[in-house]
Amino acid sequence: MCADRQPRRRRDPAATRTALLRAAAELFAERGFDQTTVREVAARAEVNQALLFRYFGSKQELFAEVLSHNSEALLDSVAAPELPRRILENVLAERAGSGAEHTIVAMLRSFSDERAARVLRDELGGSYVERLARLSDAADADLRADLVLAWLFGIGMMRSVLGKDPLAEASEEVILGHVTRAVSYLLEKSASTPEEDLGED
Amino acid sequence: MCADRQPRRRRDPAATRTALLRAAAELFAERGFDQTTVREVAARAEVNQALLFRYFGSKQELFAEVLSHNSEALLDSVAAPELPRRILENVLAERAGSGAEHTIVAMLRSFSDERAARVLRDELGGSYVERLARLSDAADADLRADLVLAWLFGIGMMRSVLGKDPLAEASEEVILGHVTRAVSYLLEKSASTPEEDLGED
DNA sequence: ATTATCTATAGATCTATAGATAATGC
DNA sequence: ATTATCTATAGATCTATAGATAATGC
Repeated sequence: MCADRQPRRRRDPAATRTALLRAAAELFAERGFDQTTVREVAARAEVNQALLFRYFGSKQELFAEVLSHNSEALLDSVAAPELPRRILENVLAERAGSGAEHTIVAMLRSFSDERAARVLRDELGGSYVERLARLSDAADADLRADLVLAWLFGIGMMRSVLGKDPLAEASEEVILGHVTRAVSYLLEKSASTPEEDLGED
Repeated sequence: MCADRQPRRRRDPAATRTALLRAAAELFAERGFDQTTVREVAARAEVNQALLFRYFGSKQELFAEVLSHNSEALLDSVAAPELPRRILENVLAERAGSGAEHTIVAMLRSFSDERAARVLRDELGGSYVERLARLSDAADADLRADLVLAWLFGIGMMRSVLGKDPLAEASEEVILGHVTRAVSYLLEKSASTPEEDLGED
């Protein structure tokens, strides 16, 4: 039983790094942080498993790199008013081509891991909510932005991660209709919100 | 180094089973399905680890038992119109006393595990959505109920699991205000929804 | 005698590292 | 000579089971 010895890969550090990032984005989206093993990532990238550690240090750092890399791409390509729709589209799309589309699903599937959660908290708390908050004039715009983000992610959980019907089977269009309608309503100033400074805590 | 040999527990099958269920509910809520080890559950229940398998067969079956046991308790104690508020309260409450309150958070933290997901899909798809759907007259009431549930769970994810500010720090009252307002709006029949039978697919 | 409880361990992972091998660049 | 790539494995888990021990019920 002679071991099928791995054919030695052509030396190309940049390509190796990129292949690992891409494979990781896909697998994190498919299985989540803790169900993805470094060996699977290396195998899909067609890269030796030890190289993952050479280039990224640890599985957790690899995850952080995947998220920040792809979030930046997403956020920079979209104007604020388009963001909810765009995030929802990413959430709803089953399998997407590029890395950016995998990122949101990778987040969804990794919420529960403690190590992944720290990365997520920083990433979401920073860029995402900042953009969403611009969409509301209310005094508690940040909170409302969090509620919107929570909804989009909740929908993703139920649909993509859980595969819960009828949500999983519903057309993207119908969902978008319901959500944009309710989100506009939520982001509007409402009488019941303490927007005047009543000096109360 | 003489091993501290475990003092033999008084024989009481019913109490042992209950202790395991309770400890499991707590730990699944604290760490999620896959980050909880059977040894931890047994330790907290002050029960030998092998008994967990004797009583429940596997970790997955234990999880299913915890969910169905506590969901039933929750659903039977609440009328349909109160359900969204009640679920949200469970989601928002940091640490609760009884087992039922842990259940929702246990679900939140276990979404991403494939084995747990099957259990969740059945549980949520069955009893929960059925109740929520009664709250809407719209033709697609089931879908809207899913969207509501998605929102409640999304809020729980962001607040309890992720600890994302400002959502994590916001008062229960304020969140409830926003959510009940937007949920009523979402569940209302809307002009943009295809509720007449236009014979279109 | 029955069966709840406990001990000990098989068997299967998975991350990360140390050190060997070999392709590139000077 | 430098360093990207690969081999082999240490070390740390974790679930589940087989079989020993001892408390209960008849």
